[in-house]
Amino acid sequence: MPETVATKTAVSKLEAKLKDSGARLTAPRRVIARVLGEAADHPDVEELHRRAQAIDPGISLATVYRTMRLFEQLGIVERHAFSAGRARYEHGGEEHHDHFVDVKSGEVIEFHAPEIEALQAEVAARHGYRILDHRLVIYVERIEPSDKKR
Amino acid sequence: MPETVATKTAVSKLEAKLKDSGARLTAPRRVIARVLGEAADHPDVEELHRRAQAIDPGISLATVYRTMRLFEQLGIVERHAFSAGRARYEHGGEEHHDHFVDVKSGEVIEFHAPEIEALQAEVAARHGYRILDHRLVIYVERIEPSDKKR
DNA sequence: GTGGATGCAAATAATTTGCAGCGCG
DNA sequence: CGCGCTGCAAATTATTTGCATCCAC
Repeated sequence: MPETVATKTAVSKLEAKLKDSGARLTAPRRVIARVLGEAADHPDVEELHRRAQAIDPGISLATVYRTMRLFEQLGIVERHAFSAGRARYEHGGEEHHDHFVDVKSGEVIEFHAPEIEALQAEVAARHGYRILDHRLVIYVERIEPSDKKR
Repeated sequence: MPETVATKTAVSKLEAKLKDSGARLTAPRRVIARVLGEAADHPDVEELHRRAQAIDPGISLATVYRTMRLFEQLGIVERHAFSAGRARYEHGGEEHHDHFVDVKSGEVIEFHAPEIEALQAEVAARHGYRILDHRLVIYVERIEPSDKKR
C-alpha cells in the first residue's frame, strides 16, 4: 500500500471522527494528521512540531500539544511513556500491538501477540475485571549469534 | 509475615545495596526506606514526602527526589507512569508482578501471571530478543454481577 | 577530617492556559 | 458571522541542580 493511500485513508478517518465530535477540521490539524500518518516511528511532541513546521512553518508548539490531546481523546492516537521525559505518540486505530524497547539502541519495535492478549483477558476475568485497554512494554536486548550471556 | 519483619528485612537489604554501591546510609534514606517498606500502595513523590515528613519533618522534597532516583538505580524501587503527571513508586525486589488500573476508581491492583511472562519470553525470542524487563498495565473496570456491558 | 548527602531556593523541562485575533462551518 | 481554533507568551507542574553546610564513614 503506497503512502499516499494510507495517508488519505487516515485523513478521511480523521475527518469523520472530528465531525462526530463537533470539532473543526483546520489546517494545522490536517498537517499534524498527515505527519502522524506518514510517521513510521513514535515521535514526541517536539519532533511532531518539527515535522509539522516543515510543512507549515506557522504551526505552534501549543497547537501540537492541544491537537495531540484532542486526537488522544478521539482515539486517533495513543500516548506512550516509554521512558521518562517527553511522551511519544503513534497513530492508533489499526490493530492493536505492543512494543519492544531495545535498551541499547533506544529503538522501539512493534509486535503482535494475540496469545498474550487472550491470556490477559483470562487473568483479568479471574480477578473480576473486564479489560478496557492495556499497555505492554518489553525492554530487551538483541541476542547476538555469538553471545555469551552478557 | 508481620510488618515489622518485612520492614526490617527491607532495611537490611537496603543497607547491603547501599554499601555495595558506596553510598551512605543516612537518616533521610532510612526514613524513606521505612516509608516504602510500609507502603501497601503506589505513592508518588509528594505522598512519599508527606509520609517521610510525618516521621522526620526536616526531610526535603529534593531529597525524596534524589533518593528515589538512587533507589531506582540500585533496583530498590520501581518507577511507574500509570497515568500522566507524577511518577509513582513501589518497593521492588520481591517477586515480579504487573498491575491492573481500575479506570473508574483509579485504584492500582497488583497481580501475578507467570503464564503471561512465559509467553512474553517466547515471543521476544521469536523476534531475536532477550527480555531485560517489562511493564504490563491493564486498564480495567469491575464486572458487576448484574452488569449489562456498560 | 573530608567527600558525599542534605536543605533551600533558583533553574529546567514538559505541558497547559489566557487572551486577542482569525477562519471553518 | 459566531464560536471554536490558533499563536504567542506567561503560567503551571514535575523534576533537577548549585551551593553552603552538615554528618556518616
